[in-house]
Amino acid sequence: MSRKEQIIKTALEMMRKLGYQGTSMREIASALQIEAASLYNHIESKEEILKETCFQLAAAFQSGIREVNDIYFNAGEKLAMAVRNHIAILTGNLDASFVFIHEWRNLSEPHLKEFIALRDAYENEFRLILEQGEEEGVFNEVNNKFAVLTILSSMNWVVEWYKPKGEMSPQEIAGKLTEFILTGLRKDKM
Amino acid sequence: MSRKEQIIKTALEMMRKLGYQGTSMREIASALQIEAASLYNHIESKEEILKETCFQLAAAFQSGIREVNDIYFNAGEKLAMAVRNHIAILTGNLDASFVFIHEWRNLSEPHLKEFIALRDAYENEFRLILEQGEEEGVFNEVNNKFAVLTILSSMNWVVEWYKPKGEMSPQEIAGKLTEFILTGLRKDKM
DNA sequence: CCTACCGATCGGTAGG
DNA sequence: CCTACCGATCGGTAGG
Repeated sequence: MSRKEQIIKTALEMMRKLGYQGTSMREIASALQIEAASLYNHIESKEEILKETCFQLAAAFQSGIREVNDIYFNAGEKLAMAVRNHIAILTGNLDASFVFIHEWRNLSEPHLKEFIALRDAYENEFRLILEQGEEEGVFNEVNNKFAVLTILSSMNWVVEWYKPKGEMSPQEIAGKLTEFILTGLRKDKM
Repeated sequence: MSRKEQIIKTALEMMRKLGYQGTSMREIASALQIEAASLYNHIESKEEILKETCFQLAAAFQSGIREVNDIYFNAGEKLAMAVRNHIAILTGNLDASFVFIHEWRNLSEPHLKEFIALRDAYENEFRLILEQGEEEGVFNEVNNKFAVLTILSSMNWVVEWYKPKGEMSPQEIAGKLTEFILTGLRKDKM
């Protein structure tokens, strides 16, 4: 791991606990047992940490959903795989994901606008899956914008409680979520 | 509106945009056209703003769910009414709700622990509804802890995109959400 | 509600 | 990677 990667990893751990604004460069440096000034030999600025994190994750999510929309066939499969990819990225990069979800608002322009555009593009890829499901006659006609936001929120909330050593694996979480999204709580009348 | 209420209202508007830590007492004062020092004649500290906001909203959510669990009868009705109450509180106090959801982590002890206890109690009241639904045979047997978190996340996400003058009213949002929670996306086989 | 001020801390740079 | 330092800003208090 390069020094830069070490710095970012340490910073993300601290930002998860204390927030972006609540984490000082001095504290990050101290955790690495160097002086604050030394950080700047490896990174440009505090914001670079946030920027790299947000954009790297956004790229991962994009490539996850593109793969799904390119390869799989029916909407049910696509949805399951999209959820699975999303949860895999979140749980595989917990600190980064937490910061991504909670702190992106601290990006300055023009990065903020760019980031929002990426997020909107991701939502749009998800929406395509729902539309396909309607065309196939397997999904209800719903307000798709609303449904996508609801689905994304329930996936993203996983970073709040997921524990790598907890009782549910990422695959199990993805499976439960997909089931919930598809069938809801109501018991089928038989 | 008392001066204190004015200060809190202004502070919440700013904190929604800039975050709790990103909002300074001087900026709040400036928006009210007074000096920062003058704020302290009306409030004890910056944290008091966050504390009052978080605990007042927590109390509102509690009383909303208690009412539901005390009055209504079947689980389906309870769920619908609980969602409706939750969305009504969120949309009726948008700035406060946004700060409540995003900034509670900035509470210092012992308030933080207290707040988490209130949040857990709220989750628990929700879980009772799901359990009742299972007993009545109308809800599927699911992982209730998981289901409650998913439901809460989809409700809370509403503060991210809700616009008072948008196309959906709070009641419509609550209705759509309840429908989604109960039946999901999958079309019934007929 | 203000002036005047406190100690602490911030992100970051110069120069080695 | 460090020492030494910059200007700016922070939450908050004393005293009127």
